[in-house]
Amino acid sequence: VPTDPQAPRRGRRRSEESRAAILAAALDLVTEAGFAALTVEGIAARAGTGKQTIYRWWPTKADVLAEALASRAALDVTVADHGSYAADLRAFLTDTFRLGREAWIAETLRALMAQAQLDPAFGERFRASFTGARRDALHAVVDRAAARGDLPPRPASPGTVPDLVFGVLWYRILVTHGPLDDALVEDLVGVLAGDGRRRSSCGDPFQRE
Amino acid sequence: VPTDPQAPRRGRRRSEESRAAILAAALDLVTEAGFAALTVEGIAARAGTGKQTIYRWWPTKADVLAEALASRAALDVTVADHGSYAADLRAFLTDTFRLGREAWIAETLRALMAQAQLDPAFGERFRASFTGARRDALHAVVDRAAARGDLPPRPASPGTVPDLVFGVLWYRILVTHGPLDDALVEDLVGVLAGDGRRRSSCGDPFQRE
Amino acid sequence: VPTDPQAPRRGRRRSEESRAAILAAALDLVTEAGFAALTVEGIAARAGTGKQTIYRWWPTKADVLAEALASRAALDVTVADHGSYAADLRAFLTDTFRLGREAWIAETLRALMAQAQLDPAFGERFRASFTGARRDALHAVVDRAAARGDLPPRPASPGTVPDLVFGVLWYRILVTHGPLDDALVEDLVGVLAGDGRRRSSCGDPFQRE
Amino acid sequence: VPTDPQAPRRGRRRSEESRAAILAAALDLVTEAGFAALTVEGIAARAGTGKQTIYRWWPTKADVLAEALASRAALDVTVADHGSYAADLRAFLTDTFRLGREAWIAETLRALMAQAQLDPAFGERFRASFTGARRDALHAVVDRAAARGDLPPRPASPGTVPDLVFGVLWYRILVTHGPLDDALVEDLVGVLAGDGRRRSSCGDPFQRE
DNA sequence: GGCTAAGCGAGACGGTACGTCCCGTCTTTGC
DNA sequence: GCAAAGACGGGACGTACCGTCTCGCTTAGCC
Repeated sequence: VPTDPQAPRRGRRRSEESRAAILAAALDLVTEAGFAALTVEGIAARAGTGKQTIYRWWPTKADVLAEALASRAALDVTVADHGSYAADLRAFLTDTFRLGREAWIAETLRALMAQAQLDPAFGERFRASFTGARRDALHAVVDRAAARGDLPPRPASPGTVPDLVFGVLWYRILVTHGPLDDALVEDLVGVLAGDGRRRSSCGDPFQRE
Repeated sequence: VPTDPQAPRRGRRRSEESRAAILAAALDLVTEAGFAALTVEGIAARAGTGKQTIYRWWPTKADVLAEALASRAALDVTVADHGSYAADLRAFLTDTFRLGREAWIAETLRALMAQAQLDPAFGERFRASFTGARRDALHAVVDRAAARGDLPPRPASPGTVPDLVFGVLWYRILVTHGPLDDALVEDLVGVLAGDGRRRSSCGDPFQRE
Repeated sequence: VPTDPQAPRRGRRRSEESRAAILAAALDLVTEAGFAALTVEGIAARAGTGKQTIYRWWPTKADVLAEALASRAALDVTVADHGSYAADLRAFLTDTFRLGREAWIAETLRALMAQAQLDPAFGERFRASFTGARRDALHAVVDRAAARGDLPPRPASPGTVPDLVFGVLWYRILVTHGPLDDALVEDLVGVLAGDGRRRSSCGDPFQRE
Repeated sequence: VPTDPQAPRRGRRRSEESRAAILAAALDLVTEAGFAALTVEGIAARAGTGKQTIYRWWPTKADVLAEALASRAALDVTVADHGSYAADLRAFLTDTFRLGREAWIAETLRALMAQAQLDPAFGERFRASFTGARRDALHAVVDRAAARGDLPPRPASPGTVPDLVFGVLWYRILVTHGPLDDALVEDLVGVLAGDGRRRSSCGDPFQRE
C-alpha cells in the first residue's frame, strides 16, 4: 500500500529495519514449516514487530513472501541477442530454469502459485508482476526470431510457445518436482527451434518428488 | 479412510445418503464462493450432517472435493489405438482438454492443485490418484508410437512429452486461463508428432482471465 | 429403567456380566481420573460393552455410579437401641462417618452430590434413595430419645438435628476435606445430647484438604 | 488471570464493557437455564464478545460465575462486636444466611459448590476466596468469645463450630432446600452459645425441595 | 521549541473455523 | 429381545489466526 511519494511526508518514516526483518522472517518461516504454517502473527513475532506494521505495508502475507523472494533472488530477465533463435532460446531457458533449481526458491514459487489460485486478487498481482514479465521477455525472443526468419519450418503458433515453456517449468515445479536441467533445455530447444544439441534423455520419465 | 473390506462389517453401515450429500455440498459451495471459502463446517451444515462424519471418511476437505469431482466428471482416460501417433495424440488431447473447458471443473482443479502445494500429504495423494494416472496413459501412447516406429525424426525425449502436454494444460488453467481449444491440440500434435493439421493460431498470446 | 418383573420376560435376559462390568468400570474410572472425566463411552469401552447397554438400564452415568457405590459399600443403616440418646447417637455417628473415611467412597460421594446439583432429576433420585434414608434413620433415634424423655434440657428442634449432623458430615467431605473422626463424634454428641465424653479437640480448626 | 499491575501496561487496555457484559450474561444464563446449560459459547454470544476474551481473563466458566456473583451480591462479612457470644453469633448468622435466602444466589452457590467438586483446581480457588473468608470471620467471633470467657460450659471444640454452622447452611442449600430462617439461627445460637431465644421449631423436618 | 503527524511494538478486541470429544440415537449382525 | 459394534446428527470444547482497534512511545517535519 505505497502512498504517493510526492506528498510532503510528515511524521515518522517507514522503518527499513522492520521491513527487512519482516521479509527475512517470512522466508525463514516458509522454508522451515511451509506456507500453510505461515501466519501474519508468526511473521510479526519472529520479526519482532507488531502485526499492524505488516498490514500497513502489504495487503496479504503472500505479497510479503513475493517481495521477500524478489529481495533475495535475481529475478530480472535479460534477453541479449545471441544471433539465432536456438541460441536465444537456450540462453533464456538456462537463465530462467536456474531459479527453479534452488530448493527454497522452488518452494516459495509453489506457495505463491498456490495462493494465486486461492486469492484471485493476489493472483492478478502475481500475474502482472511475475509471470507476465517473463512471458513478455520470451515473446520478444520469438518476435526477434520471426523478424530474422529464423523460425523452424512448421513452428508452434507464437502464442503457444510461452505456454509450452512455462508450462513445463511450472509443471515440474508443482507436480513432478522433476529436475530443470540442461537435458530439458535441449529438449525444448529441439522441439521449438528444431535444433536440439544432444539427445541425452533424463531417464525414467515418471520420477516424482 | 477406507477400512478393510474383508472384515465381517459389524455395526451400522456407512450412510450413502450422507456421502452423496457431502460431496454435493462441497461442489455447490466451491462453485458458489470458491475454495478459500470452503470449510468443513460449511459442508456439514449444507449437507445436514455432523462434522465428524466428514472427518471420519476424508482426511481433508481437499479430499472431499477431489472425490466430489471424480463422482461428477468422467475422469477415466481411455487410450484406444487410432493407428498413428498423431491420431492417438489428437484423441488423447481432445479427450483430456475437454475437462478443462468446463468452468466448474477448471475452478475445482485450480483449488486442488493449490491445495496440493500447501499440503504435501494431499499433494502426494492427488499425484497418485489424479495426475499420475493421466501421465501413465500418455506414456502408453508414446510407447506404442515408439514400438510402431512412428515417432518423428527428432522427438522430444519420452519423459519430457507428458511434461510438455500437461504443462501446457495446467499452465493455461492456472495462469493464463487461456482456452484449451482445438488450435492448441493441433499445435501440440504438430510440435510433438511433427504433424499439425492447420496453422490456426490462437491470436494474442497474452490473453488472461 | 427396570421393567415390570411380573412380565413373562421374552427374549434374551439381561446380562449380569455386563452389569457387573459396567459398575466396576465406572468405579475404576472415577477413582482414576475423577468424575469430570467419567463418560458413558469410557465406561462402555472399559467394560467391553456397547453404549446402548448402559443407556438401556440407567438414566444417567451418575445413576451408574450410585449403583456401583451401593454394590461395593455397606450403605444400610441400623438403629439398634443402646439405652440412651447419647449412646444411640454415638453409635449412629460412628457407623455413618465410617463410610466417609474411605477415600474412594468420599470421592464418589463428592461426585454424586455435585451431579445432584447440576441435574435436578438425579438430585431427586439421590435424595430419595440415599440422603433421605439416612435422615429417616436419625429421625427415629431422636424420636426414641424424646419418647424416653432423654433429650437434653434445651435441645435443638428435632428438624434441625439431622441438618446439623449431616451438614457437618457433608461439609467436611465437600469443603474442608477434614477428618470424620471420634473427636467429631464426641463434639456432636456433646452439643446435641449434652454429653460429650472427651474434650479432645482436633487442633487447628482451619485445616483444609 | 490478572497480570502484574506493576508492569508498565503496554498495548490496549482490558475492556471494562466486555467484562461487565460477560458477567451479566453469565448470571442471566445461569438463572434462565441452570448451570448445566451454561456454556462459554453461550456467554460470549449473549455478551457480544469473542470466546477468547473470556478465556483470556478467566480459567473456567465457574470462575466467571463466581466473579459475577461477587459483583452482584454484597459478599463481604463484617464481625462487629455486639457484646456477647450469643449476640455476635446471631448477627453473623443473620448476615450470612441472608444471602442463601435469595433464590438466584442459592442457585448460583449450588452450581459453584458442584463445580468445586468436579474441578479440584477451581475447588481450591473457591475455598480460598469464598468459603475460607467466611470460616475466618466466624473463627474470629469464637476467639473473641473465648477471650471474654463467654463460651458456654461445655462448648464444641473451636474447630468444629464453623463446620456446624456452614455445614447446616450448605446442607440446606444443597440437599433439603430448607429455609434459612430465624428459627434456624436461634437453634444454632442455642446449641452453640447455650442461649436460644425461642423454641419455635420449623415443623416437618423432612421438607425437601 | 513546542505542535502535529505519522510509524512503531504491544496486545486486547469481535469473530470464524479448526479438529476433537462426547452426547444420545439408530442400524446392523449375531446370540 | 438383548448385546457388541459402530456410524449418525448434533453441540461445545479450547485453540489458532484473522484483521481491527487502542495504548504509550518514538521520530520526524513544520510553524
